[in-house]
Amino acid sequence: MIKLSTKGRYGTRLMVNLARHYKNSNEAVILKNVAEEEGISIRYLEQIVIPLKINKLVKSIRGAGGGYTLARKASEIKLCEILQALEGSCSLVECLEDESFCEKIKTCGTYEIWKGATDLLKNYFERLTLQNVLDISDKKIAAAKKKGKSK
Amino acid sequence: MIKLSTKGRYGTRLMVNLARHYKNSNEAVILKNVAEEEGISIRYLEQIVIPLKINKLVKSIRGAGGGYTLARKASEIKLCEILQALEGSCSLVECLEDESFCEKIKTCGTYEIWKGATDLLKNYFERLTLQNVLDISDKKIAAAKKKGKSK
DNA sequence: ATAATTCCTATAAATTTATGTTGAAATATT
DNA sequence: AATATTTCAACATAAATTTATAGGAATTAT
Ligand code: FES
Ligand code: FES
Repeated sequence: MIKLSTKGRYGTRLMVNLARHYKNSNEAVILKNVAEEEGISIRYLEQIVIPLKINKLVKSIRGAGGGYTLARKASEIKLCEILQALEGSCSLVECLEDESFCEKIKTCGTYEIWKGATDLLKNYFERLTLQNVLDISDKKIAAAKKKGKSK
Repeated sequence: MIKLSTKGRYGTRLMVNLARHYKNSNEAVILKNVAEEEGISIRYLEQIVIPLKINKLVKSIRGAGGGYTLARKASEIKLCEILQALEGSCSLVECLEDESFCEKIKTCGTYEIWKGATDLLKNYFERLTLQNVLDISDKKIAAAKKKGKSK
């Protein structure tokens, strides 16, 4: 129906991975590890992390022993912020952000429809934090392990 | 944040346009007119209308005097159907439709997040019909005309 | 026959997705 | 202090997909 870009998908998983290894903002995770753990090309991750850094969601530490780390605690990072950083605009269609984008905006019936859907999404992602995602992930990992043992 | 493709945007406007001119499924509208009214390239519209036809949302009448028309009344066409026809899949990420798409699905925390968002959207577009969109559009056109007169 | 229209196929342009190459900065080691 | 190593940073390029344009064949009404 409506597709989340790979930037959005990979970038969010990158953030969850950083969150999983986060202790304090001085202990960094190297991108190579993230790439291996998540099965994503490291070269591509390097590009994806840039907007996250620009938007102050991650911190980079250069040189040996360096890497990336969350800029704040996972519970203080909203999913909405991550997606906005990665996808730029925060709406289903351009005209919601830039009214001059569509010429027929004054009479276009779909405008209100896309706006309604965008508001639903914004509200949803506004309520979720990176910590929420990490919790879901941890629970799934635990369940997978348990199942593996009992077999 | 999450982008609706031009296929989805243009295709929905095409459907609204057909709905506006719909009287019965024998009186067809030619694509050239839709293209002019909506400000979309006719060549591109020709491609966009194909999936709508395949999914039995519009009927085509070939030859001179032909054109396109809704296959049913606007009130009987759900927005969800239109988007599904145009965008193919009906979910924010592939893995919701095809579990083999993501390898880490068993432990991925974002899966549930994207599923939640997809369900919100599906539900929203399931409740809306093409007639709803047409009504909004008609209301906006009337308001625009009134404003124009009173000036 | 002619004109109007959809239908089909090809191709071009733009954007997104992904990989490769080199360089710069910080750190660890000697 | 010098050197080597590790890591991010920047730029370039390739592949795939989406977006858009073009030409002409098939079909139908007049
Ligand atoms: S005004 Fe932008 S899609 Fe209608
Ligand atoms: S994004 Fe598909 S399983 Fe995580």
